[in-house]
Amino acid sequence: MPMQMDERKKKILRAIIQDYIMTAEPVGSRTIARKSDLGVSPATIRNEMSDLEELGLIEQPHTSAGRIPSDAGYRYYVDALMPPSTLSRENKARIERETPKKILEIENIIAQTGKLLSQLTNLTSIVLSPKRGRSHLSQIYFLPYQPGKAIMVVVKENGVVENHIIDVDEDITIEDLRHVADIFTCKMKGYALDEVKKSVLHGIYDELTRQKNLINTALEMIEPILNDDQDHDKVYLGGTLNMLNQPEFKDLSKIKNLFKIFERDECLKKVIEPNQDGLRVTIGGENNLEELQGCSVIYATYRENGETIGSIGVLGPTRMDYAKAMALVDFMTKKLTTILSGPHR
Amino acid sequence: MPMQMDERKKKILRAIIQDYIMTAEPVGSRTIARKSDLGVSPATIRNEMSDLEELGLIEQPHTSAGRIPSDAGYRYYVDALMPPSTLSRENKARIERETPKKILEIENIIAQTGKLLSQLTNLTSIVLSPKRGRSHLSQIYFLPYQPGKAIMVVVKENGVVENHIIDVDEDITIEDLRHVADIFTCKMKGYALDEVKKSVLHGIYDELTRQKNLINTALEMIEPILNDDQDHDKVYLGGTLNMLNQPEFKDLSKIKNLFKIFERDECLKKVIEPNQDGLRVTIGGENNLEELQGCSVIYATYRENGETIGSIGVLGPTRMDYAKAMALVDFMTKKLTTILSGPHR
DNA sequence: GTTAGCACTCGTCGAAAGAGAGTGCTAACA
DNA sequence: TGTTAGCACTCTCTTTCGACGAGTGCTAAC
Repeated sequence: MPMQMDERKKKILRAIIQDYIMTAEPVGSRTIARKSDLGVSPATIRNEMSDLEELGLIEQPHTSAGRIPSDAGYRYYVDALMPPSTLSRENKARIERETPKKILEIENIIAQTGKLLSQLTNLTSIVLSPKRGRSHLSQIYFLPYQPGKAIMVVVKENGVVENHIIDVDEDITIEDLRHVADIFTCKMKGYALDEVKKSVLHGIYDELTRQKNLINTALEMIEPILNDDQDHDKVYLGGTLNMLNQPEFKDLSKIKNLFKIFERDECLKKVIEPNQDGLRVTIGGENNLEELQGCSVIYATYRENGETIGSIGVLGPTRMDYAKAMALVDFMTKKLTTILSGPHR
Repeated sequence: MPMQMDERKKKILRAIIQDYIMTAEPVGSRTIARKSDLGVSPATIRNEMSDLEELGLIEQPHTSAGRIPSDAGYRYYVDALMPPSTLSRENKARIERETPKKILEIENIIAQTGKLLSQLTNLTSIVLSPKRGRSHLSQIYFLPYQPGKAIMVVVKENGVVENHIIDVDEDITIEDLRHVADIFTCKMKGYALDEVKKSVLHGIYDELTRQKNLINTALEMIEPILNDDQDHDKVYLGGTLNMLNQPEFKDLSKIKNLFKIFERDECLKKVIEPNQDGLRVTIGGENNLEELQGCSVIYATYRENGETIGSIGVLGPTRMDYAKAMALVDFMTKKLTTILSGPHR
């Protein structure tokens, strides 16, 4: 018959994990017998531990060491055993205090949030900046720049202002530019950049047929705002140094591997990919990156006006304080959503 | 009588340093006797080495090890012994190939240059971005944004375009804004931001006395471009991971110290402070940062239209290939100066 | 001034030994 | 049947010790 997780096993597993999270040392039966409030002897604990090991929830680094949680053990802990954690008063206060209130550049808000998160968790924070393509257009202006070039100023509904320098015909007049800008604004207002596809462009095309000589130029003009992947889905890292203090990374080669990942934006993106809403936890081998064995990631998506536009999370050793980290990521996500959807944006 | 550096001593010191740069191992008299073309025995070399040690140019990690260069030794090497190095053909070609030709955001050029430099040297690159205050104004525009707010677009003579969102009176008209912009442009054109001080502001003030109600607002408006220290003297780092491969940093605590410095922009700034033109080399203890003992910095300033606006350099262990690094930094600096002062900027 | 020879120093490597922590098993107990 | 005490066993970690090797400094001879 299959072994079952009774109440005592749960208690023991919880005790093992919590102790290991604190100490990073394999934990033995003595320790559990002493610290837990079950009134049983180490021998009994040993029997239970043997069962837990058979269930794949804990493992032994070597024969004569204590037990450490396996990935499956952490998973069980997170799903079923973990005490619900609320943010400490200080943390909450600190977040309130350090959250940017002013209308700042969106990039700044993102970067600052990541930094704060890494400081509060003592882990590495990863933030995926808002998908540029999902932001909605509000207004387009052109300004003269140099002969044959103009500045295109794009204002989005979330308040972001972007410049692009574009090529134009030398003989184009300011009036022409204004006219084109008006048509663009009129046709594209309210659309997300991603949505400005054929239908919209077609409308612009129609509108412009009167000034035939403008057409070619005009369509070239909006190109940069449509596929400017320059700051597309930027990834921000915070507190990478925190990992150096984790005992699991006392080995130099591990550090190297980890930091190599930190330099590969595309890997990081995959790790906190915002393809599903809500708070998500990836434990150890659950993420497929070889180099991130031994690491867990906690992340969630944030929204702006109801639409998911990015994600934010922390990365740390599998032996991390899941309860605290989850509470923090959750709170920060909500905070970010509030700020981004705030009154002035 | 004071000891003198004769030709043979120089040859030996050069050999020691070059060998140590390659191997990172203390170098003994045997090695030098074998590799150098002086036809003398190890014993003779030993005598000379003893002298060099007395001169403070080399030292022994412990009694029975070979010698390693001291900071003073490196200094002597750089000043007097080092063979002049020219860039390898591949490096030159690579720089030409990967140097941004297009008119890019200035930030991008800077960042890319740093990255390239770190890759070519296998060291960490540090780039101090252009002093914002030194760039000259070309044109100012205002665009409507939200009630009570406007976008100020600032075009500089180096081609940089900046946005600022500013507060304005609710009842100000587009015409008013245009008028103010014209006055700003007219009065400030050609001045560096730093220079826009009282005299210029006074002129603007005079010009605006006709529309008294605009004065207060107007002066508030230009404030953000005058002291916006947001991206003031940004520091870019490249190839920080290269340091992990240097044998002198196989010790975790050293890595920690070094990386802590990397996170302190103000320290890095001090290290490559552009207070003197030309190629500069700081060896080991010559920089006063405790944490950078054992590191050398090679840096130079770059200019835009004749004016020094920033600096770029590499940081590595004192045991670095000075000749190569110096040639590269020198070349990159000149390249950067050329790009920034190029035709379209 | 240069060189060979030699004793000496010091760090590194590997084996051996001891300590400590923890387990698994067995047998007794409630 | 579940729990416990006792005990042998295993494995790691640390320390110790000796051998080894690289390199020096000194001395005496060339």
